[in-house]
Amino acid sequence: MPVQLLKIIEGQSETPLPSHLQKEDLQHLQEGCDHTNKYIQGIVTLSYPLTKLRDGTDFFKIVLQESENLRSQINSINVLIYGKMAEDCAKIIRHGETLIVAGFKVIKLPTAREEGRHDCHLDVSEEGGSAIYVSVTEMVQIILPCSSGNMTCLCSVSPKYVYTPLDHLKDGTVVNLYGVVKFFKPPYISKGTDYCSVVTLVDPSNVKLTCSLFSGNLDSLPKIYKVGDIVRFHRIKIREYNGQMQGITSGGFASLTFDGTVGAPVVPRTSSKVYTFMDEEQKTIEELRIWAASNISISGPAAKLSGVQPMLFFDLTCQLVGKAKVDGSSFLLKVWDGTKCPYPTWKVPVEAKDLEGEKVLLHQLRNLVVDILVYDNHVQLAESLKIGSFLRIYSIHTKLSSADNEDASHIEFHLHGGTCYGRGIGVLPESNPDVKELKAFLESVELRDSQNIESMCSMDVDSTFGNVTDLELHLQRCQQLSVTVLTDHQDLSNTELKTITNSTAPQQYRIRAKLKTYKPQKLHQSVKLHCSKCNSLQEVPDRDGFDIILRDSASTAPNPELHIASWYETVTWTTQDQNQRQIAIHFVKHDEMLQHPEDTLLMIEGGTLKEIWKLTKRFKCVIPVRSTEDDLELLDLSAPFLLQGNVKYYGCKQCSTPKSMKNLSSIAAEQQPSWEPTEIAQVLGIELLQYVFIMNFTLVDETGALNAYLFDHEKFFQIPASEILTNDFLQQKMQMTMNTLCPPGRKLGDLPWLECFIRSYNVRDAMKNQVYYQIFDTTVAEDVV
DNA sequence: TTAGGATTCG
Repeated sequence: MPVQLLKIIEGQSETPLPSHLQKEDLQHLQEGCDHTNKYIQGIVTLSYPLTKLRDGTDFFKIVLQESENLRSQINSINVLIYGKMAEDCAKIIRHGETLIVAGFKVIKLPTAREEGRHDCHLDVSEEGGSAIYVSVTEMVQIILPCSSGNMTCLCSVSPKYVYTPLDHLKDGTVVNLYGVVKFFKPPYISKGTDYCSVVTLVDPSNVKLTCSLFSGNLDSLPKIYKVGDIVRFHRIKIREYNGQMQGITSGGFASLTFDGTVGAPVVPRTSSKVYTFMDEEQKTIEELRIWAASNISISGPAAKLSGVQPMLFFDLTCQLVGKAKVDGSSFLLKVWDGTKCPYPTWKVPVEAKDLEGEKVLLHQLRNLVVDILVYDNHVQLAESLKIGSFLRIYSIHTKLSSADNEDASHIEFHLHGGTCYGRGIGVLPESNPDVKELKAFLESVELRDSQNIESMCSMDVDSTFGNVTDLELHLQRCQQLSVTVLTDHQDLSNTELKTITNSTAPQQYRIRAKLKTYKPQKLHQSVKLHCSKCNSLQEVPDRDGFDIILRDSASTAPNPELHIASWYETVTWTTQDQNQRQIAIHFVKHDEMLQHPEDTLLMIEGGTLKEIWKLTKRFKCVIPVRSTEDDLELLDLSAPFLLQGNVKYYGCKQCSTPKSMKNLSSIAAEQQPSWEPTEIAQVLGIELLQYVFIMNFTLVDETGALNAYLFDHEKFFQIPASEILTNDFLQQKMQMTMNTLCPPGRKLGDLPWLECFIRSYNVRDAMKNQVYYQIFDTTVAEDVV
């Protein structure tokens, strides 16, 4: 048999090779020499998929690396296998395995040589009298489904790793597993002799496993950069601790780490040059990514220095520009991320001689660099960091220093001792996508001349930290000038309110008045949905209604016939709970390809409120659907027909005529699908409802009073009505605006002036004619918002 | 051996 499996125990083959064969070094291999009795031994570092040549011959290409002369200039060679042997080898050869090739032909082709690779290749085929011996080590054999020592049996079974789901772990076993990182502590120096990293994994069985990983070599611990990363552990030992399973490194532990983002390239991060990784494993990663997308909470985009708030913990991705010894238990890191912290930041006093880093750069960037003081166990790691490297510092504490001295208060950055909440420092490689983005940004900042930075910084400080006198002036200004401004018709002169109420409608006026009161006082109640076609107004449905509709639609199982379509790709799974709920997600393709999550529109069947909400965090658009016999369709229009970011989009029940979901494919076929809600609504036959603020302002001047309506999408408050319900910050901002327009507890004389444009109009019913007033072409003044 | 997730002295 030309392809044989050899059982190798402790480096020795159980079955000896034919005695006439002698080992040859790659270095001594030459075209034209006689290699009849020679063999080449090496590790498979690369293999290509089995293909067929034009004449129908099977063809399989691998790269073999000499395990011994690794340091020599030439340590690997291409091996081209033809015919039946190609087919056999493709079945059983895996990365990392040791291979012996005998009876080969040495061929030299005038192609560009790769570094370290021999400029000849080996031609191998049964017809050419070649033989290949694949070694199966004892370790691999243990986990073979068929662990018999019988060679013939082994020959028919490809060595394969078995992965244990997290709900099937047993005390005292050594297993291989996959998991999504739910929590991690970046490697730190333990109290023993090794580095330690603690990692908590979850998988679709919804069971958690916390692993304590130790290694004297930092590189052999998994390279996890964020929650949501996916890991593959080989040979991790399972033990029971406090009634729960825990993982711990054992001999031969190895790991691969993958970006957990759906659609990102499946490239393992590993220190190991040799690892097995095949199509099947790629599929596992992709499935886990999709599962994680709706089951793992990923913290939002990492904080920037420009977005820090006092009294919180955050992770910072940054570049190290300086470092200095402070004392025995603390160490200073000077870092920047290209943005400016909105608060004055503290500068830790250090001796100039202790400061490491480029002085000129530190001076140029002095307004953008912040000092981070790291303590205790982090000191040793911090000392070893290289200036210029990219870091992610986890769980930095921002502390507002008490302003009990004369200095203005400032913000301090501490990395406290200990590793709670994953507190620590990680070095990111330049290949990391976040680092690439940061680098590009830092370069753009450096390009601006330093004068620009100077003026930008001083301006920021002045506007953020005005003194008390400024504040008083600001208040006075509010009382004299208008807190609202007209966006048009400035040439008109003011009309007194009494004149307006005594005139006939319809007319338009410019007024100067004070806001005595407004309704509703609970501002969130001012948000309604408006149909521009039938002019109807309705309340924004609450989440309970949506939940009921989702539960109702989840009782219909997804129709498998709809899972194969040219314009989307479907993924399905069943929940592990007692309900055994079936979920199907249809990812709409563009140019027959899946897009990046942030550009992707997906349709989901069987999802819960929470799952849908999580998907909206990752994907551009989410449309809840259900299966019919021959198509997908929208749910009841009391539910949002589209979710994008924080916004739920609704359709008018009266004016919409839902069309087939297939119409979405016309948008998907556009050159760059923008997935605008208006466009989606249009192709789906939905009359899109607009979010509006509806308020009633009671306006007064010296002559009288009138009630005017405000009907505003975004222009008046400069806040989109669509986002106010889901954004606390915007709600606060709107409340503050109203407090400026109509300060609570103030006498009429002390209220600020509003300049508004209003129109009067008639509303007639059977009984009488009534005049209404509406505010328009008016906005809140820039210094009020 | 080390850690065994679950913030803050500085």
